[in-house]
Formats: sequence, C-alpha cells, structure tokens
Amino acid sequence: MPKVVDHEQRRREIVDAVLRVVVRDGAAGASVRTVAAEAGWSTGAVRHYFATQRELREFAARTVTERVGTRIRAYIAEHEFVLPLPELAARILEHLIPLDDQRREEYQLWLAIGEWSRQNDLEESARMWAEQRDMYLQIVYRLSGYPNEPVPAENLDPRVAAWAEYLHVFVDGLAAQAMFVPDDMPPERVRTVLRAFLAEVPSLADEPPPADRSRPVGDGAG
Amino acid sequence: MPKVVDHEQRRREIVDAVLRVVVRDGAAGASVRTVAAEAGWSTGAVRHYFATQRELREFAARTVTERVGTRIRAYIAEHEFVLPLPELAARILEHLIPLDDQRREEYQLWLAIGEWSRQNDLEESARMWAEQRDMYLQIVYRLSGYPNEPVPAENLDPRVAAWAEYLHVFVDGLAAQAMFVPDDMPPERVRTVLRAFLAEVPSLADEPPPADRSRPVGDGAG
DNA sequence: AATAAATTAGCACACCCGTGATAGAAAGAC
DNA sequence: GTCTTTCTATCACGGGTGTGCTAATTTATT
Repeated sequence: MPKVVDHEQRRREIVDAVLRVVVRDGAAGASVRTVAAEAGWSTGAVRHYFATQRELREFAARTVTERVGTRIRAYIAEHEFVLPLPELAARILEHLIPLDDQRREEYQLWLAIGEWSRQNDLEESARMWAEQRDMYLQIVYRLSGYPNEPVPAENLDPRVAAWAEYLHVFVDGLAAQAMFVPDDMPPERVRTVLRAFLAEVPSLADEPPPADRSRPVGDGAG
Repeated sequence: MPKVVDHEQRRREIVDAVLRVVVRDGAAGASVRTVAAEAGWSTGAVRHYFATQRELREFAARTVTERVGTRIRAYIAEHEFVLPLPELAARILEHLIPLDDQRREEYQLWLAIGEWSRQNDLEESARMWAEQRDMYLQIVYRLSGYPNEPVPAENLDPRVAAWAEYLHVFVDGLAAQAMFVPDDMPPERVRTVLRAFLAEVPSLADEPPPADRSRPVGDGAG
C-alpha cells in the first residue's frame, strides 16, 4: 500500500554523501544536515533511514570497510594465476594505500572513524586492520618460495611470520606517508618503494627443507 | 606599571590544556571554551593570549612539534657514545612512536593538526615528517657499517638511501599501528619488531670498498 | 475513489561554537 | 594615595548541531 523504495540503495547513496562530506569538511563536518544537503535530501528523509547520527556513521564505516575487502577479493580472484607473484602482491597491497581519489577518500574515512570512535566507539576501526594478518602471511609465504598452499597453522617458519609482520607494518607506513606527506611520497614513489621492499623478502623455503615442516622451530623474531 | 605575567609560560600552560582536550574530546572538541575550562581560566583570559582559535591551534602544533625534536636531540647528545649503535638507533626511533601516554598524546595532536589543516591549513603538519629524512639516512649509514661521519651528499650508496627510506616508512607504520590497533601492536611488541627490523639492515660498507665512494653508482632502488 | 502505510519536509528545542565588545580587577610606577 | 597598563570575566550576536515531533506528501492496494 505504501510508497516503496529500495532501502539498501538509499542507504548506500547516503554513504557516498558521507564520504564526500568527510573529504570536504573533515570528520566533524559530517553532520546530519550537511550529509542530507550533500545527498540533496531533507534531514527528515535521512533520519528516516538512520534514526541517529551514530547509526549513520556506523553504516558508513561498515560499508566502506566491506567495499575495500570486496574489491581486494575480486582483484585476487581475477588476477591470481595471471600475474607473476611479486607484481600480484604489489597490486593487491596497493588497494590498501591511498593512491587515487577513491582510496584517499577511504583512508580519510578510516581516520574519521577513529575520530568518531573517541566519543562513541564504532568498533569498525580495528576489524579491517586485524583481518589482514592472514593475507600478509599468505603473501610472504609465497614470496619466500613456499608452494601455493594454505599457510600451515603450526611450525611455520618464524622468518615468514617476521617478514609478514614487516610487510604489514611497511604497507601501513606507506599508506600513512602517501596520505599525510603526498609531496614526499607520491603514487609513483609508493609503487616503486613497495616493489623494492617486496624484492627484499628473502628466499626462505630453500635453506630449511620445505618438505619437512614438522620439526620444531624454536627461535625466531621473538 | 601593569600586572605582569610570564607570557610564554601562560601560553605553554594552555598548550597542555589543548593536548588534554584533544585526547579527551578529539580534534573537533578543542574549542576556545573547552580549552579555557580545562586550563581553569575564562575564555577571555585565553583569548588575551590567543586572539583567535587558529592562533591557539597553530601554537599548540608548533610547540608539540618542537618538543619532540628537542627531546630527540637531547637524547642523542646524552647517549650517542654510550649505547651500542643498534640499540641507540632503536631508542631514538622509539621517541617517534606512541609507546606511552605522552607520545600517544603527541600522535593524537598530529592527527588533530591534520584534521584542522583541512579547514585552515597550519603547515606544521608536513614539516616534522620531512625533517626526519636526514636522521634516517644517518642511522642507516652507520648501521650498515660506514664510519661515524656525515653522510656524503653525493655518490651515496643507493642501498643506504633505499634502506633509510624503508626504515622511515617502517617506523611510521609502527607508529600508526601502535596508535590505531594497540591491542595487536602493544609497546613491547613495537620494541621487539623495531629491533628485529633494524637487524635486517644489511652490511653495505664491506662489499663496495668504502674508501672509494667517488665512482658512479647507477642502479639501486629504482 | 478511498484508504492506509511508507516516506518526506520542516519546525522547535536546548545546546555549543567563534568572536566582538565592554566592564571590571590587579599590580607596578609615580 | 593615584595613575596606567595589563590582564580577566562576562555578555551578546549570529550560526551550526542532534534530535524529538508533527504535518504533509506519495503510492500500492482495496
């Protein structure tokens, strides 16, 4: 009987407006009124989909986080067996670094989420960061010469774990510099430095025989 | 003739109030009123030292930036010939990473500066970041086995430059993770990972004879 | 056409904001 | 004491904010 609209579609439209407003006015500028104006709606319409500002921000955070994850998974599915491994790894990781306007927007939204979480924690902040650990392990495992198989849960070469952590930290550092000092770390430089660092990952699968991974490996990065 | 107070001292007091407010309420929470309340003053008193909010924020940004630089220089002067080189390097770089409340406050203020700069650019944002390049070069130059001398301006081993950049990116990444995902990157872990990464810096001074640095060295990170 | 539900627009309230302005308090100089 | 300058407190203005609330508008069903 009623007028019916695609609820999810509307909400996604508003997320885009949130993104634009955060980019333009900063985290604090994302008010109900400014977002509504940016989307071309009235505040009442926005508040029909998001009763409170907190809901609005939470949904924007979740949506953008999922968007990045989906994009990376799609890229992997499409290029996994096409590109040579180091280049594939580089291109995957570039999706996490603010190299173009879209990714700069996403990074700015992450910063905004952190800012919003101070007053009203949104929990979306840490999730994405943590979920990436396995990806870095997988990348370094393959880069260091191990076969294309799931990373073993136990008795993993500690140097693989160490370099996975190095790479994780390194990519986050590249992202931060690309965001905050883009003059010193422009996109081309990001791509160059990232590939150079990936080339530093040592070949690990040869020295300890990779066929026998059941023996204990005590020491390492710890 | 008039009542006389230590102007600079007062201004520094307000900076501390700004820091506390930014930590508690976020970048947007640092209003003239909240800062005045935090310092226990009236808004009129605050505005006698800072006519406008922009001045207040600029001074806070400059003060905290200088505070970090001064602290690092003092630490170097005191420990330069006391600690073994890798440990000295680690402790110097730890001053840039939010490992305790003070450094977390500073990092939050840097983020706030970035946030403020969007509306009203403060210029203090990029300065500190750029000034650190020489420090990283010096550290890697020494770490890789070169003598304790100023880093040569020309014909520098390109691998030194590359690893200086790696280290710079790495420390910024450590700082970001220590700030945003402290559960995954607690202080002890920061210290461990930092030292492990410093140990990865290769010995470079031996292979190309360090006595002859005048020969051209074309390739490298590029 | 009538109806009922979903959707939209807009007002109202209390609050916080930056800043201009003004009146008062404090304290060293004469 | 008085004077003079600095310092402090406070109000006022226009504007933005989140959100509760109500009245209108739209539209698929009956």
